[in-house]
Amino acid sequence: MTAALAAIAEVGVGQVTHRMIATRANVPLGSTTYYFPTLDDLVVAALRRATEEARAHLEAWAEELSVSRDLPATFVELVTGCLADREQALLEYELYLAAARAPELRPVAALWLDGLRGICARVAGGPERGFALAALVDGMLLQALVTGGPLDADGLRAGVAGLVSPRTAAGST
Amino acid sequence: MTAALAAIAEVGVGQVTHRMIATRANVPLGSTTYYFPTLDDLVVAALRRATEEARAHLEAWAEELSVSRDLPATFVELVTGCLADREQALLEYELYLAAARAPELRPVAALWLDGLRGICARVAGGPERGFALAALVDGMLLQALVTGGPLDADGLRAGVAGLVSPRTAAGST
DNA sequence: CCTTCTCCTGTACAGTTGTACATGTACAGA
DNA sequence: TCTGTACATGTACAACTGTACAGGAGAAGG
Repeated sequence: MTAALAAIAEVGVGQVTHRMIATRANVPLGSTTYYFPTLDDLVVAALRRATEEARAHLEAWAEELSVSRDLPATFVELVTGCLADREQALLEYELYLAAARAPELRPVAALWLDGLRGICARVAGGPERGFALAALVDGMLLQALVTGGPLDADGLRAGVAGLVSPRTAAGST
Repeated sequence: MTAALAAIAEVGVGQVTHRMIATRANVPLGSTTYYFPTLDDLVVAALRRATEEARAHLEAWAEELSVSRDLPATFVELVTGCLADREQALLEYELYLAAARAPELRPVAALWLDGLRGICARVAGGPERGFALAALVDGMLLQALVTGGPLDADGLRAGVAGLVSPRTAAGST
């Protein structure tokens, strides 16, 4: 199943095959269909697990942000760390796009989205600014992946500074 | 080629097939390989055209924003309009994700990204806030697509208000 | 030792895929 | 009218796909 995630991250959720996963996991082809009746089951299960892990990862974010005295800098640090494992990050957006088309994937995508929004709402002024902050983070991550370049740290810093309630924002431009 | 775009929007860039496109376009299968040596060529050409259209669409945004007296409201209006054609919007993010994996698609993805960033930089305080604004818009669009729900208008409004330079922002919370 | 049962896996199959190519078809020049 | 040429398309094929399933391996119970 870990192999399935690696395969999805590499070739995309729509291109992954039974054989690809089996080879990568060093298990016979039959096993993949024995434990998961159909390929979709396998993919959905893999994505669910990845998201649960990411969600757990998000708890760490919450903690770090709650003790931070310079929110923009901390955000930059956290998002950069998230981008360190490009494949893992890609996986998240692979899931996003799949969820946009397959409603049965929406609950698992919502796991990440709601988590991110919750955390952001806590550090931003209110729910509106919090949701905006979450969208900012998602957009920054996505754009970094698309360009293949590094995170636009300056942009993220400025964005967070503008969205976080003034009293908690330290490094405002 | 228009048919190719429709097909990609419906099933995703990784699931589209020669036959699907041919059927949809009411042309024989051979035609698709006659005009485009390989399937990738067809997909890339289709995505390029879609992006060029979107880029042209973006010019309209620039104009509307330049005369707007309430930037947050105008942004909400524009993004909502963009979401009106869900399939078209999905296409953009389909391209995004494909570009994240295939470097040869990055220039065409950059066409949209740079356009959006340019416009945002013009209405926001500076390039940093402008880039943040672009990420915010991208994130909001993506999240609306993922959840299948409508745009989070309040969040977007609050976000734009926080990122746009105060003198040009009217409807601040 | 034999039976039975569960867990596993190699193999087979029907369906679909991208692509090549031989075959048609219309039209311009002579 | 004939011929050459560029364009278009139906068909064929090898490669690959998801999935079913017959049978092997090995332990548990007698």
